[in-house]
Amino acid sequence: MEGSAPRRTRIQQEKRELILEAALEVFSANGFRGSTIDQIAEAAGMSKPNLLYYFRRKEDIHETLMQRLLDTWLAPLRELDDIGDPMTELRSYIRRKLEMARDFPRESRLFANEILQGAPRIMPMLEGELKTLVDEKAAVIKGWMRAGKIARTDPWHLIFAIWATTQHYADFDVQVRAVLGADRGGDGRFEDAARFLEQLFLDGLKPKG
Amino acid sequence: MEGSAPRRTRIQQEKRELILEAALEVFSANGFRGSTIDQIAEAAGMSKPNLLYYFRRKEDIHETLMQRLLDTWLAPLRELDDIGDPMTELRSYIRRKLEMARDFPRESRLFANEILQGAPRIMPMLEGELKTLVDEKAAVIKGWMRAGKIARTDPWHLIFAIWATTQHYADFDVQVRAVLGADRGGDGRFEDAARFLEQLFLDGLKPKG
DNA sequence: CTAACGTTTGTCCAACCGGTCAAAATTTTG
DNA sequence: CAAAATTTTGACCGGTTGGACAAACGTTAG
Repeated sequence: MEGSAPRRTRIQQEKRELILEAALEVFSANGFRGSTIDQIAEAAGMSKPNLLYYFRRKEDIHETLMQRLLDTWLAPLRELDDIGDPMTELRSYIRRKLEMARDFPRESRLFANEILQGAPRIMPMLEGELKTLVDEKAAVIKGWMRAGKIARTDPWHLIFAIWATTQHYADFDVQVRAVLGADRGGDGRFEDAARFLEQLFLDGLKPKG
Repeated sequence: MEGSAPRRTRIQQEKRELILEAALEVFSANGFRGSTIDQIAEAAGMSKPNLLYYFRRKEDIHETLMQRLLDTWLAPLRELDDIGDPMTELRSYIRRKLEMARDFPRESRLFANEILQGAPRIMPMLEGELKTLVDEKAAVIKGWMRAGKIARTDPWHLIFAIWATTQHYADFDVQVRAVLGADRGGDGRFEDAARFLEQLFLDGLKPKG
């Protein structure tokens, strides 16, 4: 665990934010090893040694970024609640995840990059915190199934499918836009996606008489 | 376009294959910039200058790999056929894609890496060959919908959803295994996934009376 | 055998990269 | 203001990387 939180001046707080913002841009576009400190420093409008004054190692930036990411990234799933109508809960979960793909594509790509490379830096978190959370929510979904509120299926793979389909619009954005073309690949694509996903998941999950 | 295909000796053919196999392993695990020629050479069991005798630049290896990949990668979609029962066609498309995620995860990750970085080397192909193919198949699916064989929905986003959900099991494999845990994360996970995806897509697409 | 051709390797290089350091510039504090 | 603390920078360093190259080695055809 960490010691007491380091005391920070106003400038330190501001500059650290600036660096993290720049690093998110660079890391999400080039991956960890594909990014250089110089790139991040330039994107943050400062010199390399200056940047290294705020973060002593390249890895520290990545680590800080990743820690922050995970909290916000799993927030939608955390909100999936036992109380409330199952269909409504699932619909808003899907919608929230898709909104995150639309509004925070860099965060999504940063995460995808990390997982693609074998999740070397967040493996413990995947097997710990994440697994616990998913198991917990899978139990909630199982409860809904037992109660006949939604069709029976595998809750874990259902969650994977929601992750995959929504994050696809952030991670594979260039491909999506290329395939849809100029006319359909514009801003409306997220609304089309929302409509499609809602139909796919909710019709597919509707209880059978 | 390329000039006439270069004449190659038996050794050249064998060694080039060896290098491409090694490069697939390394590139898919570390990305292009994260991989070094030395790593690839070592994985191929030869010295770096020797490797550079067969491929003059690191990029040439990646390019060759990518060209080959795309052909096999799109084969399942190409097979999606107008003749034959729509539900059966879609079911076997989904199954084939999932089998590719299981049997060729490295290829999937190589592709994902490329797209994540903005597809700098295959953009023309996405906007050309790929878009044409998808538009063509989307038309086929639209035909099925008009004929009342499957429920009406957006064919392009349907294809995206199939890509996303199946490739997820290759690209996010570590996460899937971490979340499923030791017991359910074994070899059986692909069968569970197949069963789930079939239910998700085919029930969701079943025509409504 | 030997000349020609194909293959392999050791050595080298320039560019790049992560990170250090001391000194200079700036801001904060008394 | 002046001292102290913080912030910024230029110069530098050791290690790595992509790639060049010539010399050595192996193979094959005449």
